[in-house]
Amino acid sequence: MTHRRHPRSRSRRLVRPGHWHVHARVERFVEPSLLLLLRERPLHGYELLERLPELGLEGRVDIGNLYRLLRSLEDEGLVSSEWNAELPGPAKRTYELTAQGRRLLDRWAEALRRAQDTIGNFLDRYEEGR
Amino acid sequence: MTHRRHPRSRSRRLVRPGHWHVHARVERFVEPSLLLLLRERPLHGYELLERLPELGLEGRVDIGNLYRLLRSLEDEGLVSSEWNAELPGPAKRTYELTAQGRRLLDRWAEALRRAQDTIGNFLDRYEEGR
DNA sequence: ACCAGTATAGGTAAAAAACATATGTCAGTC
DNA sequence: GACTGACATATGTTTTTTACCTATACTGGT
Repeated sequence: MTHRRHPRSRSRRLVRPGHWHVHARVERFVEPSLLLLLRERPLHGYELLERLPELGLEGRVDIGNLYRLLRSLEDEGLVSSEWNAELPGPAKRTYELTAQGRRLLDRWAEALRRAQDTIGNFLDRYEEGR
Repeated sequence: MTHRRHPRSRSRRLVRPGHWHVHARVERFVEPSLLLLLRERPLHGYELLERLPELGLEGRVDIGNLYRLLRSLEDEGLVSSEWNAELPGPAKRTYELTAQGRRLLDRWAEALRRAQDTIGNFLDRYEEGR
């Protein structure tokens, strides 16, 4: 087993005695974020990386994982891509949302609404007992 | 690398073609939930397990991880525990929140408020483009 | 020629969550 | 009195998700 005395957690870090940095993050939030950005217009990976902070993913999107995720979304038929030769600079692979991807985004939106309710419920209960 | 064609994801599952089950969950949400329940009154592990669904953790809290988490919280001084001999039935270890644990809960509440904003922002942008 | 920014990609480690199993108490019942 | 199921705590292992690190190549400016 791994019952570590002081786990180096991603979501929690002890800054100084009694003072914590806590991050409450939604699991796999990059995925719906990519789908949302791609619904607005086709983009390539690097552009997506630059735009993700707009959605709250500040400085914490791993570029390697981003490209992997894009390719796995394509394998699942949620996005489609092609090399874009027209644009200047290094070769860019431009992704666009498929109809399936759009439906998945709708699911994510529903799920995120439920998550909001869950958090709201937690916070209400938290405020009650202050 | 692991670029799996059809990832067996926790947060996403294809039910039938084009139909997905999506779960948007907050990372490590069990932790603040335990702290909140323990702020209300001391409880033992099994009781906590029974009460977690009230906070939206339905049928998805692993009992093994729950006990591990409780012990690691104790190692960090966030909760304290002792065996409760009075109560009938199998031996129970009763946990209560420490002052440190209370402060961590406050941090979690702040973080969850920020998460709510992030989700709210996402959903606004989602609704705009419908 | 060199460097910084753009662009894509793979390898590996660590953290988080899920899945599986073990051990013992106790109350009711067949 | 053996058996069953709910209560209670705990460990071991695997899978999934995220973080960290490295490699490659094109392009524009100095």
